[in-house]
Amino acid sequence: MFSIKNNVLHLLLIRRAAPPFDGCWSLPGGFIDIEQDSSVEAAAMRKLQQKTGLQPGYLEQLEVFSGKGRDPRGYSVSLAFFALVPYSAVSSNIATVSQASWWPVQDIASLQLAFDHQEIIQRAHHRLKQKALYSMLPVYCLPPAFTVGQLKAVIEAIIGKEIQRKSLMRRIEASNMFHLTEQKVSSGGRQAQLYQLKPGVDITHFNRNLGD
Amino acid sequence: MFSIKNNVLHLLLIRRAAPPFDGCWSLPGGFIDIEQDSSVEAAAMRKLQQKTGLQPGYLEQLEVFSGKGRDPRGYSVSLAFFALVPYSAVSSNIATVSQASWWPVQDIASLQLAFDHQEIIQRAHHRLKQKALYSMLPVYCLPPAFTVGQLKAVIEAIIGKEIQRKSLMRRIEASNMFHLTEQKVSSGGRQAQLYQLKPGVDITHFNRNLGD
DNA sequence: AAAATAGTGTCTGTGAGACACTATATT
DNA sequence: AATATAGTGTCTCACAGACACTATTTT
Repeated sequence: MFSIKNNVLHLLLIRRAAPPFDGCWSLPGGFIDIEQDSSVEAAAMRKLQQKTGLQPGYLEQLEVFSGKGRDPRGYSVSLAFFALVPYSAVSSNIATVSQASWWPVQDIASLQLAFDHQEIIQRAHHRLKQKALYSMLPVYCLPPAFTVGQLKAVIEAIIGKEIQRKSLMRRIEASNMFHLTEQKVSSGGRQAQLYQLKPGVDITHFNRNLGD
Repeated sequence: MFSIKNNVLHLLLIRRAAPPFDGCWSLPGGFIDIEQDSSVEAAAMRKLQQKTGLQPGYLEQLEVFSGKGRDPRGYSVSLAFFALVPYSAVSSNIATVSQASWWPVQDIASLQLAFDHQEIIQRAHHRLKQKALYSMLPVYCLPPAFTVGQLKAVIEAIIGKEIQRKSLMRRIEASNMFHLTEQKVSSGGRQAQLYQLKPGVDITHFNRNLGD
């Protein structure tokens, strides 16, 4: 589960409370319960709710990781997901769940994580980067109403590179995904227009990438 | 498993020989055997070899399909793959496997397929189309040495739209993935230059799509 | 010679990057 | 007034589309 905190891309890790890898940081996860999970997505949502106390606005299958080398207990098959959530939705909920915390994605590489979670995170980050280049997916890291400046900051945090405000405005216009609200918001200078997602729209995919 | 036959995109289906869906056409598949499959990819390759007699040059995880509605026997979790293979590699092998045959992708929608394979195929086709727009992936549908005309035909078959030969030549040049062979080949007009993949190169991804 | 396919030259169109410029807020 | 952030105008650049043109082969 990714989010943006202080204009830095963060990932939610939880500390394991049982062997194997007791005490290590790891991705939130668990097993499918065929009684209550109507699909693997439902299982992922249930586990996230249970382990982190929150439901992401976006959830997508990443990839299956499998084999006998990844869990000391033996052969395993795990389906990894990646999720996006606005950090504003987080603050209260997360406090109630002990041993869960947000880490800057850049700092994770030097941690000792459980299983092959280091590799899973790399893959997830890579996919998120790609999608940020050609789609509006990063809006799911923002609250329902947001400014162009916020969206720009989120995209830059994800792709690790500056983009032109102008390019982003062109895309916002062309995508037709958003409408202006009457509100404006202050941030130390001229007030910024608040946008929000039109209800029921799909995430636009562009046919060129940003940041060539 | 996709391939190109007579400049038309085809998919390999096999006829089921046991319930459920006895006699229906279906995707080749099977169960993981943790004794012999070191990973889910290995399992996919083994099942393809066993059910169709051939090994694709490209194999990629598509998506997990899950739930209790998709198999009358109860809850199931299936990982679908998509694969590309040159049709030239096929002709001999496939004859040895009864009840496997290539279908034009366009004709499949009207068939009665087993399980949710109709939906899986739609998703696979969609992903293949997208990748054909921004990458050189379609080369895996061609033999080791091929002409620009052949590659153009493959891409057009996949995306269902004509592209400019000029655009493709620009990409071939820019990708630096191929080298010319000394051979040329006849096809009813001026002889065409044969290209082949440089050994060990990665599939280039472009930052614009074809067919805007 | 005619037809077919291969390949090039070059113009247009689209949208990203760059960046100066205007607009409006806070201090 | 100075500064900070929001937003626009407009030029350049890269690359896809279009399409006429040349090149080389078969019939």
